[in-house]
Amino acid sequence: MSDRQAKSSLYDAFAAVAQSLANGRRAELVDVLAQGERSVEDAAAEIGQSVANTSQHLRVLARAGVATSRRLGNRVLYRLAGDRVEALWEALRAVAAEHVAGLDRLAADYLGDRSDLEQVDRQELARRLADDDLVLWDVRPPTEFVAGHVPGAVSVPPAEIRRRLDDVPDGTDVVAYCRGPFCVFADDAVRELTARGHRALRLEDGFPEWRRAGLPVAVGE
Amino acid sequence: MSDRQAKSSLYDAFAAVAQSLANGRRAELVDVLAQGERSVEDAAAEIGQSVANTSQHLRVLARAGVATSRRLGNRVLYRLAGDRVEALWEALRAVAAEHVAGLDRLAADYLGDRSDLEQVDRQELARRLADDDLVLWDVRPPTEFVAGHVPGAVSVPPAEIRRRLDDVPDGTDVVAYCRGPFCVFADDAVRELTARGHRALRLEDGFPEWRRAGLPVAVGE
DNA sequence: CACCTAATCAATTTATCTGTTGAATTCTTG
DNA sequence: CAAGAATTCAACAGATAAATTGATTAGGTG
Repeated sequence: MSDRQAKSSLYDAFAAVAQSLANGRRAELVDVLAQGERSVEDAAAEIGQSVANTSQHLRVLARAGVATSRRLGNRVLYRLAGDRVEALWEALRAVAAEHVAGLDRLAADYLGDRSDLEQVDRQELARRLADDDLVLWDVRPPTEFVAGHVPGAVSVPPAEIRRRLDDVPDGTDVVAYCRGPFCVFADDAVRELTARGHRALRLEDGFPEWRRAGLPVAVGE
Repeated sequence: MSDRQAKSSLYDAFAAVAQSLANGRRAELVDVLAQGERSVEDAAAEIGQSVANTSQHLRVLARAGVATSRRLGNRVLYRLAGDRVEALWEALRAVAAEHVAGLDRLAADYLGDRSDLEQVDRQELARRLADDDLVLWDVRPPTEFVAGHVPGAVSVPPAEIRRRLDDVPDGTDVVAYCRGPFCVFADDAVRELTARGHRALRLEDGFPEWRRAGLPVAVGE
């Protein structure tokens, strides 16, 4: 085989990994799988596609090495292949956020105006957690909370935000986090809390980024 | 616009960035541009494609926000849009290297057997450079060396490796680096040096990764 | 073993991507 | 301003990808 051919094949292989992420629905799937294992059916519900279509997309991710699957009884569970995949997904979002013209507009269309949302980064949150002067809300579905959360966080599933507003003592700051920087749950919580007169902040990114940064993680209830 | 539509559009935008990398020739172009600005013609020569085709690929990269272009006299120069793009490219290679079955085989077809090549990582090289007990070869084209190199490195263009073998004093280790982990130049140098009886090592990755890690960089001759 | 559920496969239509060719632009130089 | 070089554009043919539909496989359960 010629050098040129060998080089082409090698770079085609790199490109194949990118290709597996080069579809909006698969990108959503990666974002979902970053939260933990999912069955095909659950994944399909998350991205609002048919099971057949979702299955095909998941197969594509698996074929590219980005996801792996295992059978558990009746179902097949998919997960991301490793931390490097999460890092890749994070890098991809970062490039888009910085260099894609109009991404801020698309994000605003989906997330609403964030200019009035106070944000806090991982380091700052870790520091303030040590001082213990805040309430930390994990605004994700309970299964994801159980699979792993920031120590000290309380689980407030998205649907329960309103019911839990009064649990927060007056004068205490609340930090909310969810799945990642483009997840709406924490935004909703912060808006509701702010409207109720609390000072509320959003963690800049989400739980997967916290975990990947090597910060402490609690598992279970 | 519905929430579902807005979310789709946002993730389609992420996917569009991946799409721009989802072609082997464009992946090669990113690898080349990570070394510095290139004219369309030079870039075409590097990837062995026609100028028209290369121009189109570069336009795709630019449209996706991954590259930018500027006119300089007669020519149009392309460069990567920023460090985050390099980080993305690095993350992509890392995922491929770890999770793509058969990548090692493709790499071996292009690079040859690396099992007998000693490698050294950035930290180790930085430490040993401080001790000043080695010769450091920058095995890239001279323009790339001038644009930036590891302080203390001498420029040994790929075509001159053989001529420079005798410059190395006996008993002194040589470290060679080039464009990145999948670049052949440093491998060639290490093999030639080893055959000549020197102890030679390859830097695990290349100059762009060194620079991106925040390590010191020298510019010019 | 029949029946049910979850997931995958196969086939189809529509849309997009690749590389090629030749023409059109844009800038520099004489 | 004419000529030339570098780049981009436009149009095309062949290949590949996406979502849908319907059939099939694999694993549990009565």
